[in-house]
Amino acid sequence: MVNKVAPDYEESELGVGDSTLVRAMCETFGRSEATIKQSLANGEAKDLGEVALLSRVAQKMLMMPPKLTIEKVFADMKALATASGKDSQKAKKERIQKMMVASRGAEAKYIVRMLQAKLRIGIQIPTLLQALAYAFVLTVPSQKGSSGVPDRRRGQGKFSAGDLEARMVSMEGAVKQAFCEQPNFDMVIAALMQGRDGSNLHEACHISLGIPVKPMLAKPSKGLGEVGERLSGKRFTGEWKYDGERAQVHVISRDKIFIYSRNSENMTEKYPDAIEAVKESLSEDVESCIIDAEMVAWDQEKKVILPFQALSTRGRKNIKIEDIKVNVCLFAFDCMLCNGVPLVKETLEARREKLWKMMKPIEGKVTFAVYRNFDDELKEEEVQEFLDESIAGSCEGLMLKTLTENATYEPSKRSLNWLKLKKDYIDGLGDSLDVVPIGAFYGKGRRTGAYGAFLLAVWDPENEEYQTVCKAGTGFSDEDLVTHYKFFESHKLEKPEANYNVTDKMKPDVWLEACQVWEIKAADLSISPVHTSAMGVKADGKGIGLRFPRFLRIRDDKQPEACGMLSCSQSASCLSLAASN
DNA sequence: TCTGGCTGCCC
DNA sequence: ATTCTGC
DNA sequence: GCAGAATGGGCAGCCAGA
Repeated sequence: MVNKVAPDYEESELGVGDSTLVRAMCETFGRSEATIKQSLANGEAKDLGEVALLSRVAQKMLMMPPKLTIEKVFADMKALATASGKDSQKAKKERIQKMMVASRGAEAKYIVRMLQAKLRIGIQIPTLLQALAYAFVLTVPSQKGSSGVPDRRRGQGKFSAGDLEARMVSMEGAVKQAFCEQPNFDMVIAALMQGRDGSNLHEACHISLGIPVKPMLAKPSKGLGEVGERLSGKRFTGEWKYDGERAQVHVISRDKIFIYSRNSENMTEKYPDAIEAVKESLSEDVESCIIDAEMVAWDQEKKVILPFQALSTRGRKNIKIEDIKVNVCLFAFDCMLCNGVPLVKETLEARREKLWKMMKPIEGKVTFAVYRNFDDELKEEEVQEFLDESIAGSCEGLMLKTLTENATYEPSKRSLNWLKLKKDYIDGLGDSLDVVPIGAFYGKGRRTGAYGAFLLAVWDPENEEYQTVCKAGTGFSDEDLVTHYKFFESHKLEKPEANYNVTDKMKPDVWLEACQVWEIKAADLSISPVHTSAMGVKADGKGIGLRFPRFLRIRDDKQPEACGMLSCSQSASCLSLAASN
């Protein structure tokens, strides 16, 4: 139900995406890619899973292959994950085809969705953990020397309603905490099978070296007003929010260091240089620890932070220190374990004190996130000033965290006690710009029957053409999507206008007349291999794209040809772009 | 051997 | 990543 | 407020086909 064959920290990807699935379906069911697109476009099917089911039902079979079993399907998934090398794509496709042909009832739909890792059944990990918790409250597994209890709502050992409720709440919290600290279903379920409950599950499943903890996440905050609501009356700290990659460093021993990503992927191979730096930076009395940090691209000569896009060009596999072109600096901001002792229940103030003692900064390699503490009387100007400083320092904004009250390390989204404050979250701030929708993509799932995303462009008066800047698929309410769909019913084009400068790679399902202006917001600019605006200005043969674009509103007061990049507002990167235009 | 498409994973 | 929606 | 499900830009790595 969680679409995984192994925990996140163990390598296993299927290497199967929509294209592979569509091709497999075409051959299996004798359909063309065009008719599949058609079923999705006309709302006959809400996703590829439904396409598969419709096709399967229409298929005439002479001989039915044996029924699928959970074991067989699981084995097939594992085989897909393992396949590699010459002709592996063909082998994968054939394996998928076999599964689809053997499917009965609604199975084809769910097999395809499993392969997409998008089950869309309203259940994901948190719900599954809740169900596990409830199941183990209601049913007590039998142990050596004691028989189990099949159902604690009746018979001997029956719980009263109130007792049952309390146990379920307690168990749910314990199971979720256990999974966050040790995100491995096999291990959590094994502990539950031993009869552990809300009171002692934690003794079996807790933060440990070599198993990545679900990192603590932050809630986006809409400006200083909300910060005040959440934090005034509490002592809190602000830290610069570096624009890099989350890094959870596990020092198992001084010679055995692993680094995990925000999503618990093992990134050790990617950062041999950072591992050396950590080793060098550790205090003598530290044997083992888990550190939370941000890995940031760093220019060693100029001693400045480089943008995220520079970091992302680093190789990922089998990296040798000599070959590294993009250097990194690790900015540590928290620690969850030290010398075998978990620290997650301590306050941030205490954890940070320990962190500062655990390692010494090495210029340009390892250091601590810049911070400023605020006392309980919130002074908005001070936070504002610190926010401005962070942006001047090439950061995205601030992380705001209580120091003592409610200041334990809470893995995952369980409690979003941390706040993140970015300029572009604040209404009226950040880069909002006006663009013209020139293409649209059919929506999937809940967006079937409308467009799910749009291709957006700006007008370049010099070349007299529309140049793309991004797609947008978020920021729309359901109502917006219906409005847009209806509006463009009478503004569709057979083919793109001659003055649409769009890369071949960008193929909308429907081309639109450049007849409406939208205000959108973005966090940043990036050098784009697919978008055509400001081509060559920042890099040869490359345009400029927008990072994290979202729809704000229709602008009825503006003409499409008034949408140039120059309308883009304050930020430094925008200004440099405007100047070079 | 080169190129482009696909996939997974960062944000 | 951001955003919206149902509960 | 949580959980789920829509959707974004862009990179390296892998594989197939030219």
